[in-house]
Amino acid sequence: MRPIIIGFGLLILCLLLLFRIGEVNFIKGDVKLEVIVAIAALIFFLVGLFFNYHSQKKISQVQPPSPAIADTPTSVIDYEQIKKLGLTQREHDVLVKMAEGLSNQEIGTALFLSESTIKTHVSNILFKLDAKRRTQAVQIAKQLKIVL
Amino acid sequence: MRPIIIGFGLLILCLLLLFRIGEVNFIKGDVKLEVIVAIAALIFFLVGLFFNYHSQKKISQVQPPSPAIADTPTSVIDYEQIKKLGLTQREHDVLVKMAEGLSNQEIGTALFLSESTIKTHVSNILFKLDAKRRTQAVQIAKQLKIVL
DNA sequence: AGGCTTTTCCTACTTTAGTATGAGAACTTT
DNA sequence: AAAGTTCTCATACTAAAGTAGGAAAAGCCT
Repeated sequence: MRPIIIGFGLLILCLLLLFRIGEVNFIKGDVKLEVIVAIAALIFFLVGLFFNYHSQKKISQVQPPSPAIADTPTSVIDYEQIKKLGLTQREHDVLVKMAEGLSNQEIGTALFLSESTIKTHVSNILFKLDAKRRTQAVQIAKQLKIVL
Repeated sequence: MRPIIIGFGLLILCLLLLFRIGEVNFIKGDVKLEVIVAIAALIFFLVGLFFNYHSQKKISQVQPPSPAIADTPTSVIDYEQIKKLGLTQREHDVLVKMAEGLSNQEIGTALFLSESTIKTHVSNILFKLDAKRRTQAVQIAKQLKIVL
């Protein structure tokens, strides 16, 4: 939580600074309004991306323990199985993308991670699922109801 | 990738529009700079959220295999589909093995063929299914009921 | 018999995947 | 605050996968 708080703190500071600069330059009139607006836009666009990225991460972590009503309908992820295999949240995320047929590079892009990181996760997944290839891992994962 | 291009196009339009408004108000001098910057920031923050949200949805949308309802006996190979795609018998054989998570070498052994031959078949399968990787081909094949 | 498709196989590459190892940052738990 | 996990990323390889292009044998069709 600390980094996020710090991040938002800096953000607010940034915002205040922008306003300050904006005001000063507004008086002096030597910097185009467009530039200020553009900078603000860019910063907040990135902030939007960042914010959403982190909030989604949090959401995907809370999901597992929620389904208490379901009477095991045809297709539901077996979280017990995941726990039993020792798969972590991130590994499961990667596994889902793998099952969609994405390459390591594409998974990295989708999850905002480097290909190296994906390779590490994939390697761990293969080990934990006792698979030799990603295709086999997907096959096993589907049979174990780890992915849909 | 088209949606992304369109998205950025709209984004740029939005930006230009903002500048236009900014300039007009700058001349009239009846709106505070802070307000403009704040609006720009807010808009692009939302755009950031929206953009990220959609890029993530797109990727995970390929999933729903929609468990066919009653009329089709839950799981049967759609031979019409196979014919439609121009897949030959041998290619389908290989596709099935691919879906089981076998390597090219293993498929070759299973079908009494050389690895070279399997590679040729796999390459043709990928082309006919419009897939880039075998994992993707398997995903597509399962959705199209070409393999179980 | 000649044309067409399928199947098989090869060489020579290019590109992804996967392994091994190490390491730092972040989060959780104690 | 210290310890254990998880997550991230990197380098350096090794091993599969996939591409391109060619080629020959076998079966089908009319």
